[in-house]
Parts: sequence; structure tokens; C-alpha cells
Amino acid sequence: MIKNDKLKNDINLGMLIGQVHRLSTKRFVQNSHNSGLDISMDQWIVLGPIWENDGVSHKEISEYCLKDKTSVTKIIDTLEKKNLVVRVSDQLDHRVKRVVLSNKGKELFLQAIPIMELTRDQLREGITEQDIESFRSVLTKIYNNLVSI
Amino acid sequence: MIKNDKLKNDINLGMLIGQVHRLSTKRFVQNSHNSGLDISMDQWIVLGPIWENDGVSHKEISEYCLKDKTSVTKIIDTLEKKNLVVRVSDQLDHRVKRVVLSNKGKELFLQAIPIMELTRDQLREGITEQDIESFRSVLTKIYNNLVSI
DNA sequence: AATTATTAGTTGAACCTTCAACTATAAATT
DNA sequence: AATTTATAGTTGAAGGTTCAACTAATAATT
Repeated sequence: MIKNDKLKNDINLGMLIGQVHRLSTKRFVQNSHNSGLDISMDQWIVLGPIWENDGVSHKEISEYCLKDKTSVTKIIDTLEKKNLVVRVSDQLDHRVKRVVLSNKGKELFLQAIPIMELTRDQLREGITEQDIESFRSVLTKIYNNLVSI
Repeated sequence: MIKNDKLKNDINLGMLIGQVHRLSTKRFVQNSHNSGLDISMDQWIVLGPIWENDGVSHKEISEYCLKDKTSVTKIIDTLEKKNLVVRVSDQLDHRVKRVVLSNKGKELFLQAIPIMELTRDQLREGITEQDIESFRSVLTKIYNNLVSI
């Protein structure tokens, strides 16, 4: 079926990264659902820096999560709709919105930690720590190739 | 800012995969745009097996591209809207839709090949072939951990 | 001080992904 | 042959991403 092996391999590496990304977020959501939690992978990712640093700004969340500011705005919209966080305007710089966890948000985050750990363990099953580190190293190089320019 | 290093690293590996995925699709689209082409990464990925095997079915595209059948349906919707492909019902099995490239689709695919190669080279700059292969190997292991079950 | 440029965040449109429910057809079972 | 089950693809809703254009507020320049 495939005319050009070089083409095939290149497509496959890109497709593989995409598929691993999709499947891992899917697995996290499935694991959450199995535990009765209603949280998406991206919601979890955005809750992280808010949990670590209550009152963090959109911009800081954006940098930490490696997400576009538009995505952050919309994920926080849904988090606010679900009453997990609250936006508060900064008193000094009125452009800045600070995001604070509600009690419901804190509770959900704590419950989601073991789900994240389970998902991580499922992903890494049968892979040595050394392999993970060299994987992370190459991934970081690719990332740096992409952010520059 | 970070309370728990274990947590931080795990978040980061997932976030890194997501960000590399997003940035590489973004880079492909930018490169295409700079060459005057109007094609997304996912449209390119779906065009691949149609180019290789004219008249391939949705199901085959889905398996080849590692994409959900719903995604394939919608990407082919936009490809058809752009007059790049045509759906044809299978004469024997009326459930099956076969997808055929138009001349415009063939032309676009040919023009996009060097864009894909450029994007691949930008991604891999400064990374040895050996590193890419070990990266692919770990990625495949993670993929296999995720598809089972 | 007034103008200009920069920064933080939002909005709407187009696209992609997933889910659940659906249609239509083919295959298997009784 | 009639019923049941499985398969191929579609639809609509909800979430996430990107882009371009926008508002509002701060910082820099003149």
C-alpha cells in the first residue's frame, strides 16, 4: 500500500505523537470517570498551577501549562462554570485576572491526584526510568526546536 | 512555586507531549501558509492513505491514521467541501464509502510533500537518527500500553 | 501631560476530538 | 426466511485549539 517508506515513517512519527497524546488524555478521563470524577485532562493541567499557587494569573498559567492564552481563557470559563475556581481582578494592575480555587475545586484536585498517578503508571508500564528520561530528553530537544523562531 | 517535584515532573511530561503535538501541527500549517498552501496537519494526515491507495475506505483511513471514525468523517467533510476528495459508495457493500482524490487534491498533496519534509527537518534539527529511533521506540511502547484494554 | 506602544485577557469563527445515539446495510443465528 | 447481531458511517453536543480582531489598562515616548 505504501509507495514511499521515507514518507511513511515520517507520517508515522507525527501520527504516533498525536495518537499518544489523544490516548493518554482519553485514558485519564476514563480513569477519572471510573472513580466518579468529572474532570478533563486539560482542566487537570490548568488546575495544577492554581493549586500550587492560589491567585496565579492567566499569563502565568499559560506559561506554566504551555498553553495559548485563548485556551486558558476558555478552560477557566468551564472551570468557573463548574464552580471549581473564581476569577478575581488584580487590585494594582486591572488588566490582570487572578484565579482562585473554590473548596469544591480543592476537593476535586485532591481526588484527582491518585487518578493522575494511576494514569502515569499505566503509560509507563514496562518502561525503565532510564528510557523515560532519554525520551523526555529528545522530546525537550524537539520542543526547543519548535519554540524558537 | 512547586510543592511536589514528583507531581511536577509527571505533569510536565504529559504537558510536553501535548505541547510538542500542538507546536508541530502549528509549524506545519505555518510552513504551508508561507508557501501559499491551505492545508491543516490533520487534512494532510488523512490525504496520505488516499494518495497511497485511491478509493480507500473510511475504516481503512481510520486505522492507518490512528484516528477515530468520527474525526475521519469530519475531516473528509472538510476535504470534500474544499473539493480535494470525493466520496463514492462501494458497489458490493453499501455501508462502505470509498474516498477518491480529485485533481486539485492530487496537486495539493504533491505541493505539500516538501512542506512536510521541511517541517520534519525543523523538528529534528540537532537530533541524531539514533536518538529519533530510541524516541520512536519508547513512544511505541507507550502507545502499546494505551491501546491495550 | 498627551500620544503611542505594549500587555492581559476576551470574543467569534473554523477546525479537530470524543461521546452517545442514530441510520443503513450485511452477516450470523435460530 | 425471520430475527438478531455486528459493522460502516453520520449527526449533534460539549470541550479544546488557533487565528484575527477586539477592549481595557499600563508603560514608554515625545
